[in-house]
Amino acid sequence: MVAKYIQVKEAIKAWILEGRITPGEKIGSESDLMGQFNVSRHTIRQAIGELVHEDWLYTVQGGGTYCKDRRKSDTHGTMKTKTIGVMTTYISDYIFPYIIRGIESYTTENDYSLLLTSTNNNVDLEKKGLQNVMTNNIDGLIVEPTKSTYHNPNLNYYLNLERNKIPYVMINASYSELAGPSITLNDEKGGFIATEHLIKLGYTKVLGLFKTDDLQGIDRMKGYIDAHRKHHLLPFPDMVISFSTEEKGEKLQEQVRAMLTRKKENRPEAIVCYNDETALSILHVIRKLNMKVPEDLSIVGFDDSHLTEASEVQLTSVKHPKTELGRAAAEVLINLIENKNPDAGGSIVFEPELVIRNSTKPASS
Amino acid sequence: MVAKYIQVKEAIKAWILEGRITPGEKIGSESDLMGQFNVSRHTIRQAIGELVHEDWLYTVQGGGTYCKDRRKSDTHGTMKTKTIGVMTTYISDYIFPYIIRGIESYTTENDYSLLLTSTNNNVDLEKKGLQNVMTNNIDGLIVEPTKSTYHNPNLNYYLNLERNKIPYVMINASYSELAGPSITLNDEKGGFIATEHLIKLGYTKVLGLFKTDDLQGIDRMKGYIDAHRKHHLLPFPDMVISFSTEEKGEKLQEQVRAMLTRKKENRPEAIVCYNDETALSILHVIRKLNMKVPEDLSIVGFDDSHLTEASEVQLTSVKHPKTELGRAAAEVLINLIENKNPDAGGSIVFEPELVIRNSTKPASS
DNA sequence: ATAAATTTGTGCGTATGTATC
DNA sequence: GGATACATACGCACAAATTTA
Repeated sequence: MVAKYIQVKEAIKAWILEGRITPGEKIGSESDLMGQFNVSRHTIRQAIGELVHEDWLYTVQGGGTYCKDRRKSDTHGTMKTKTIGVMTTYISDYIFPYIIRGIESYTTENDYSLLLTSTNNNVDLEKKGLQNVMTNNIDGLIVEPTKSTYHNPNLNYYLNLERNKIPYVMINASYSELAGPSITLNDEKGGFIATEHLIKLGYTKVLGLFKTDDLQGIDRMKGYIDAHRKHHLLPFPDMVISFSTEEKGEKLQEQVRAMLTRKKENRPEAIVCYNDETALSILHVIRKLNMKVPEDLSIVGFDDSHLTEASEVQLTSVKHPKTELGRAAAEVLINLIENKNPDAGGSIVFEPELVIRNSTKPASS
Repeated sequence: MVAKYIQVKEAIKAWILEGRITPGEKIGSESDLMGQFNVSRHTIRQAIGELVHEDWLYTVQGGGTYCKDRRKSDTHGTMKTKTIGVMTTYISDYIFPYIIRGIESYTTENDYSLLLTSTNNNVDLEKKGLQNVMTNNIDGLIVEPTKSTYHNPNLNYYLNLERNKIPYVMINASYSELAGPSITLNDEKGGFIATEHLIKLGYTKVLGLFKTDDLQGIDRMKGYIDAHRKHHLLPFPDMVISFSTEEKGEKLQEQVRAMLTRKKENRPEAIVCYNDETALSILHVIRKLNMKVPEDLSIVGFDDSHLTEASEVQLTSVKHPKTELGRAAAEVLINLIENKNPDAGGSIVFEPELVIRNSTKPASS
């Protein structure tokens, strides 16, 4: 004698296998089924309960019971680990603790834990990190693209995430080849308002320093050029220096030192920096040359990090939403994981603001 | 309102994680559990049913319900996951990014990744975090004890880690009941040098503010008292305020405000703070009272965090090895995991240093 | 070795809460 | 707001397997 709930279970499973019920279609309500099989509600629930566990059905309270598309769910990898991976260029430096705080605030509220790895903006380390998070059975991934300007040799890993139905979101930048949502700052506008601020203060020779192996730097540079165009200025020759992560130290400092020791008519009067870290590094050069900020030179940073206040002169900087951005990324990702709002998976672009401190002053005409 | 069967389920899961029930051992019968939890049989069965599905238990009709050995059933069994858990009170605040940076630097060099959770210095969240890391099959755990002054209700979880041969190290403080190695700062000496600095500057009425739900605070307070004793001073009455994590905000500020508005002969001339965060909070009070640091009041912080430079007046503070400490903890733990140096598993105590900035000056006698 | 007691499995009835439509 | 549908929870009865006296 086979148990009644087993009979019910097999019958419903048969409906699905025969195609009488297709994925997404609603099966009858519990009371319907009670009538059809002439059993109690308890028995129906027991059958449905097991079918839900075995991934044939899913239920929506108040809604109904539906047939699940089993092809979508990998038979082995379906168990939720309640862990999301976070792979950023850095973890504990600069603005990253703030971004991670934002991620953390939302994930802990929702009982997820974080698996952290960093890439140091190096694609080999990114590969290692991707292998790591993928073997660790995570539910989703928040990733800051590494060297986003160039072709990424790890694209296959991301495509494999898609094949395995592991959702991911990108922050700060995105690989154009990938379809996942991204949570970013409008860097082009940021570069624009930083540059326009200096132009409006009366400067015409504005030096731009941009790290161009990340899209952020490319976009900020675009904004820098746009601001010049809008105000009918052409950037002076040599007035844009682009550098890579590997060159951001002494090499950049040397180039800037060379420009600042030119004779006055060729010397920059103001500098737009890729970020606050760059600005601080340049402030060291300026100090060694016995020049003063903002008296001899106005300078604008980017990201509004804690560095703006760590230096002697407080940096005018473009605000980066850091914590807010991290939280938004976590929110979008968890929505994707739990499939609550299918349309909540869109990209978000934050708008930048300029925070004026005392590293900039009007040009002394 | 959490469903009863969920509560029962979590309680039974906790038994297993705490080691109160070991693999193969029988749990109480359904009627036993009905009595223990004071719920109906249906509810017990619902809880057990899910735990069976999730592979925590198995049942034998007529026999009973038993705890399953999850290691064997897991395909990755005893295989190293190359993941270590990190459970600190906070993740992205204050000095923790620096500690985590240190941990991270060593772990990534050795191809480990980090599973992060935070406890907010709350034992319930600590329990959740412990359950989390234990179900995630980690190779080892770095933990900052929560509320280390008090008896810890989660001791069983740590003991179960030992039973399962999962090594762990404690940082910043340690539970005296546990045998694992700890990587700490000599907080007593730190409190001593901070206080002695003020005494040597000529102050006799030195207020001490210490958070005493963590051992760090207790030890720092000990150092504060020792410094007085060594210089044949008695701490003035009321000159030590101890507070808990929950009281660190307005309540503490109110108490200090009351002391600072006393008449001059009873008013403190200098303050030793539990940490820089406390110092900053007190600086707000001082500013509102229109008093000046260090002219009217000298103040010493603790941890030498970035906050020392964020405030208007740069804080004299006791140096905390942050990054170095994190790295050392990771090193000890990985040594334990890989069993390279059986004798490398010892505790480490870092010695503090005083960093003198301009929040302290000699007493104007 | 057998019967009784215990323990899990199946099944029904009922009531109330809560989300969806 | 009301109807519908799933979620939680209590109670009872009997069956089947195991343990124990």
